[in-house]
Amino acid sequence: MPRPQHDTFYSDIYSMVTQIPAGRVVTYGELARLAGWPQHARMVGRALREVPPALHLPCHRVVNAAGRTAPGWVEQPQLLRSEGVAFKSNGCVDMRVSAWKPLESFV
DNA sequence: TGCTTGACAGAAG
DNA sequence: CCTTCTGCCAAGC
Repeated sequence: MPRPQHDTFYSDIYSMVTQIPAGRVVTYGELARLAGWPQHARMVGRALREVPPALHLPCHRVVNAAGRTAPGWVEQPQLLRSEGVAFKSNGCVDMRVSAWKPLESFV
């Protein structure tokens, strides 16, 4: 299986996003890894950008590896703050304390 | 068909 | 900390 199947990949990403607890964030690369396609981080970004609003996914809880929020989405930082996500002085999420570690939810 | 783009990641300067 | 570069891949043109 050299290439991801579009629909399956998108579905997996979406379902995982719904499992992100409030006040926590996950990186694009992490989602790609969990989905089984470690090298499709960019595909995750594309998927989240085209999420049907009707799904009401907490996609604001997804940031890049540096904790940087999505460019052009001014509301995202505010949404995260309202959930108690820790931000650093430079405007990036403090991944040390706010990163969601999926394995913890199974323990 | 081939080049450009991007809600990425990681390393380098 | 920020910018630039490379590797990565699918979508748009």
